[in-house]
Amino acid sequence: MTAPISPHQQHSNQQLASLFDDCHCRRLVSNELLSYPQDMDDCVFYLRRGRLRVYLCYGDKLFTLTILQAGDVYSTHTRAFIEALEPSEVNVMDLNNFSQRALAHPLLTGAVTRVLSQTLSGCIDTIENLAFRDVRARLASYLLAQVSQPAEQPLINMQLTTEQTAQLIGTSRQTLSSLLSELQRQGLVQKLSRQQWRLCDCSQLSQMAAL
Amino acid sequence: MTAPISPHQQHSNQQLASLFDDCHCRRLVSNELLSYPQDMDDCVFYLRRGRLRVYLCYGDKLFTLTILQAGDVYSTHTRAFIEALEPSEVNVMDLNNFSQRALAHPLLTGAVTRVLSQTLSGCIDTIENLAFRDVRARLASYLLAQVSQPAEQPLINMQLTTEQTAQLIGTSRQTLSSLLSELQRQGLVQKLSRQQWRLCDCSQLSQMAAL
DNA sequence: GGCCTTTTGTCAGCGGGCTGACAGACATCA
DNA sequence: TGATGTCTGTCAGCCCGCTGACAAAAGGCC
Repeated sequence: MTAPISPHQQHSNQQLASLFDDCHCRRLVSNELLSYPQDMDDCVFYLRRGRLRVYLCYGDKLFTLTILQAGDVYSTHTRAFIEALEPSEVNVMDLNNFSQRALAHPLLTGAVTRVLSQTLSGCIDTIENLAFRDVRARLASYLLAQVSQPAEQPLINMQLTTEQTAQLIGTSRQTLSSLLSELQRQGLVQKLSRQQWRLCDCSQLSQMAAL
Repeated sequence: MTAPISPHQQHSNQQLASLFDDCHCRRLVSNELLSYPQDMDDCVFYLRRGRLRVYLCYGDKLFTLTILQAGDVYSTHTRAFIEALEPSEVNVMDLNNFSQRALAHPLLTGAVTRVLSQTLSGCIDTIENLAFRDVRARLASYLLAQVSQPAEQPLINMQLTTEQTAQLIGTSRQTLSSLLSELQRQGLVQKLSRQQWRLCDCSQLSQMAAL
């Protein structure tokens, strides 16, 4: 029932990845755009290395749909910007090209479908979050979703700045900052450094995330 | 740049529809559920007659993703409830079955992809609306999207109750109601009956929708 | 070490939108 | 025709979260 924000996509994408072996590998530096809404040639790509941020823009506001990790497959045909958060490498393939290849390998016909489904599922998570839950709940969700190794008091890596995190959970930098302070005062989390935080009371965080 | 709420899906779905000709036709009465989140068998279906509402639930809150019209093709594998707003008829096909048929007709391989893309696009519209725009802008958008025949002062059919409309644009019944009153006082819209409204100043409504 | 930029914490003020409550309008049916 | 249930309009009260402003802290770079 929990709907973690931007769950890292399950990658049973091993087979998919092989499809990209022989195609153009593009390198991106930090903050470089891979694609933008007006960009009309739809592509499917495989993120070989680095981290990409997929976001919507509206005036001077920005909302991040998801953060892609190495190993993820995604398509550019959503009405979003895709930007490198750090130096990255992607294998890009034109959508038509991709479809034809997939036809040749019938087992892979479902590949595009799978990517789309994952994306869709992520979007619905996002809608649930925005429509039903307040910032506090979304933050708790996010913190719990960052846990990579389960533990009594797990450590997490905050790889984004406060501003970027705010854009991901749909709030302002200030609100997020004061909320994090509050959580520290309550002893639910502990800041070890800018990047490293400890979650001191996961059960209470879960409860906070639940509603 | 406008992102109308729940745009009625373009149906170049004529070919698609023919795929469903020979399969089970299910009749639904008003308020009957076609599927719900726990329902595990994924289906693709064609709405032959009637109107369906696709919505998310969370506690006692409800958010409508889209309203399906006769002629639309959709799939149940989203984490949503699908309910008949009025007596309806759907042709339902198991997803595996559907995929196999699509394989046999290579031209239709993209059918599932297209449906998923449309759905995804609608979800992103919704996210934009929730993340960036206030209730006033969403309402203006919605009103403009209801116009079927362009005119200086077009008439629109509000086929939903205030409550249902509120759930569609993501607000409360009360807020929507008072907002509609305000628009009337400003002379932007005119209520002819519960169902029929006239949009008196589309350009100003567009402006209101823009930001 | 010192300078400059980016990031973070904090506060006051305000407003959008939710809630609960109630009355009026409308529909349906006996 | 009246009785009952549903839908709609409206108001007061409240709180979440946004904005703008400023200071403190942390990082880069020479």
